Amino acid sequence: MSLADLPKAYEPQSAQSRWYAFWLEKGYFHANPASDKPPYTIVIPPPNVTGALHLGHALNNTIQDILIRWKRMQGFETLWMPGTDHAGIATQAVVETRLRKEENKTRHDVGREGLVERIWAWKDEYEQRILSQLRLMGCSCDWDRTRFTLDPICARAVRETFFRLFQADKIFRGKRLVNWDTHLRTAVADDEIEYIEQAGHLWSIRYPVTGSDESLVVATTRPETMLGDTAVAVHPEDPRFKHLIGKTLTLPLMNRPIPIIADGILVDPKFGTGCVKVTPAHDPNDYQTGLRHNLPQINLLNPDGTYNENAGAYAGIDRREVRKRVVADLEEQGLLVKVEPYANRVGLSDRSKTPIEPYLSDQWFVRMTDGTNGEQGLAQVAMDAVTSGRVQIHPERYAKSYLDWLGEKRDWCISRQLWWGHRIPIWHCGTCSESEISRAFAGRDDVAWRAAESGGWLICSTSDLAEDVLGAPHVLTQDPDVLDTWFSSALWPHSTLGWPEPTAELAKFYPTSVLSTARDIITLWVARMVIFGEFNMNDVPFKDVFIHPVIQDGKGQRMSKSAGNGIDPVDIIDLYGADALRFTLASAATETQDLRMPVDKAKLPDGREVNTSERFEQGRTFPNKFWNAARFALMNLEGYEPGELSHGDLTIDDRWILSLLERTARDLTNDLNSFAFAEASKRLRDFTWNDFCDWYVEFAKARLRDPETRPVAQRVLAAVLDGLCRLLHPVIPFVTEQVWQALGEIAPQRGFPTPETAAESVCIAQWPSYPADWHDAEAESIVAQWQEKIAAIRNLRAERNVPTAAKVAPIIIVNEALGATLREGEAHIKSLTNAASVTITTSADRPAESAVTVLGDAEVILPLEGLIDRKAEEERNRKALANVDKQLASIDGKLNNDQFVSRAKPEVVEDLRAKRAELVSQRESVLKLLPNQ
RNA sequence: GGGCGAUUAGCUCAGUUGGUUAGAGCGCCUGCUUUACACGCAGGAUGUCGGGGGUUCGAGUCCCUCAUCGCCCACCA
Repeated sequence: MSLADLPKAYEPQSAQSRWYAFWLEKGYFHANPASDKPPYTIVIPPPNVTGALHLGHALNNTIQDILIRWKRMQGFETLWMPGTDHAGIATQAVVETRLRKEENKTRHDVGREGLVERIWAWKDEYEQRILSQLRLMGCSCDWDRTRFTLDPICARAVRETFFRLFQADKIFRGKRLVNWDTHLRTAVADDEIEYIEQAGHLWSIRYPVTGSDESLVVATTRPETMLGDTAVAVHPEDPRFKHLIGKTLTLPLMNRPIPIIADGILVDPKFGTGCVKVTPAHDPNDYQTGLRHNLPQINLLNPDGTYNENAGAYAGIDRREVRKRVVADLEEQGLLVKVEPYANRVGLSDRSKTPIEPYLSDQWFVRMTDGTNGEQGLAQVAMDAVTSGRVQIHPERYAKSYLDWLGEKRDWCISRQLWWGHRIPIWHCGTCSESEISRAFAGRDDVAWRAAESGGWLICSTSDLAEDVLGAPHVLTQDPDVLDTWFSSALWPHSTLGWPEPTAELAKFYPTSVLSTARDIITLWVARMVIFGEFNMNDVPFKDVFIHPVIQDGKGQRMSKSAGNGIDPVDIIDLYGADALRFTLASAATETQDLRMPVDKAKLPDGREVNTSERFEQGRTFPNKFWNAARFALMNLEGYEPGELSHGDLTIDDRWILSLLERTARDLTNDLNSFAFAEASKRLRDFTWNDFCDWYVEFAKARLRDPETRPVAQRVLAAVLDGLCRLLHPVIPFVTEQVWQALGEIAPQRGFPTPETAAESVCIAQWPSYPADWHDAEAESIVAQWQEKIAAIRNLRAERNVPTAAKVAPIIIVNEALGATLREGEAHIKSLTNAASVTITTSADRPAESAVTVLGDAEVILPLEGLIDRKAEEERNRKALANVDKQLASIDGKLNNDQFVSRAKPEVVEDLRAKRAELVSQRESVLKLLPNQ
């Protein structure tokens, strides 16, 4: 590329496609398990194939790519494992919804195989879309290893894990009150329920005490469930009912005797009537109460939401209709005491928006509790991983939610009544005997069995079993349920590496290094990965967990497609470029738990109106600034000759920028080590923009024009630009590669003090760690002096409205030592203030018409004949005096306070005294500027 | 109800172990086609650090309390 062709503004789109293709072609993202380099691994949190990636994904993947690119440059053998999640219920639900909308069919119309086929087609489409979005963002994943939680490699791991859990007696089948979606006919997880306030009623119903005139009144929001009542509970200490405990009631409508029980946990005597109906099969609290009192559980519900034969006369009727009839019948019998309006919260299924019914059904569980013989349960092992520090969660506060949740040690319900997912590898045989089974599977270690509570045998296998494998007349039927999506996700860190095969990948890359994710799945996912990692691999799945903030809109609302406040990362890439997206997101990734992005509208080139945020502007301007600084450098590197440099060849400003470069590299490395992405971004911006562009480039201009000084200036410039490319690359990979390549053409050998041939891509360039002796306190303090004086002169020019083009002749009055320092930068002071001359002296007569600024250690005088407004000048000086006096008053207040002087740290007092002395001399100088003082 | 977090400039956010006059970006104001960049340069204004109380020589920072907002968990017969 010729330098003349470099566009003035950075053009992200062409750089993105060009360099991403280049990286892929070179295979930089490919992880080699045979490498000698130390491993660094990240597994991507597999996005759900339900849809395209949103801004939260963009944030998370930016973070991961920064880490991976940084570690790759540090010389690690990096593996970023990409992939997607089948997301059982969510994916099946979107496909079912589409089926209904487009073909007016339910899943039962197309059948299990038909539906699964359609979901695969959907998955293929969205997986491609997701993966291409990641590539657009610049993610350096090892694409050859792309996995899907339902692919054969993951399936193998799922089967093996289930089998091992089954053998270890960690899997059991049990009754469980689940959240039943009568529309989708499946159980849904607690977190898949959305609660809404609904205006409902509270019905009070009278239950007569058998063989007595007395009765109890219960209040309920769900009267229809009374058909399944198996007790009424009162508080054990409630004087109103104490005498009735142990007596029997006649359940209205069903005419069934039910006991009056005492239960202090369920009943709050101050609430309602103080009597609670107990329906163990249809209410979570009642279920627990039922277990405590050994009550029967009467299930009233069919899977489709109609009532079953246990509801007597109400069998076959939909639950909503049952409610109406039960209320009407009770009223007719005079047992309905009252009906009050009552605002209650109704749980709706996220997917179908129909009310959730608590429903007693058979489910599969993973046992989390400790074993009866004292061996540690799965939950405890996972807790220990964090409390021992083998897994570190950042920010640390999130460890609490992890530990609190696991501390409950609740068994994990892993079965889902869905068709999309890993089928539970259990076959049931109701007719055979154990001897027949052991004969059929003799010598096989991939089959295990156990008696089913309901009769027959449960056979678990890592491979599919044919239904006739036991021979006639026995028939094996596979459990119809599939596993909870999190079961396969929980295996992700080792299943993707090929477990249970003893692969080279597993040996090299497990445990992984960092997991970056959102806090809402710390329990659902992170905890379960630790559980399964420990169970299968006997080791933690990752060493560090980074919890990134949640992105909200400007009003603090979560972004969502339905709310219309979502920002599509691809739109941002179209508008500003991938580097802009990444830089903004990295700058926003602070330690807070939420981050806000006020949403605005913008027009794409194709005319579409999309959501954006002004915060992406800074992401756009920064790479562009860097691009232009690089253009400046490249234009001035013509004729570059590599060469050895020694400290003595350098000017003060060279030493200064190298000192700052060394510090920036060191601090940046610390930022990244501690996941401080916002600080890292700010540090990069400050160094690039404020130090390099605003000062160093300006300092270097004159020397680059002078043939005498040009070679050394070029070598330093090339070395600093080289360093900038490397340091910026993890955050803004595209523009840095573009610059790296251009720099490579003109200055392939570069560096200080000894030039080296640069790598063919900044992707694989070495991460800088400069020698500590680059640190140069002297140069830093000298340049700070220059900057202070230049700023003072510029300020005087601007304040006094000196025309931009007018040359000035400032006078700086300082002591001899400082004067020598300033004279070394005289040329810079001149050029950066547009001065014809600069006078640096220990004393001078102040011209009558001049503007003056009194600094701590100097007086800066700008002679301005004919331009001075004496009155305004006097006013400014009085203001300056007032300012000094205010500070002096504050300091004197402290120094005159004996308590302060005696108790404060001596160095604080010392500093204050020094400051006071400076202020006093400053005050004198200012006083001289005022008339007749 | 339990837990976590937030509240600092118009907006989005920094502010290390308490210590000189609290910072940045955006926005705003003034000037500028200064040979890398107007996605820019130079200069500037803007804060009862949510309220109240306490500890301390000294509090944006530590403690208590109240308020508002957000999130997680549990629960509402």
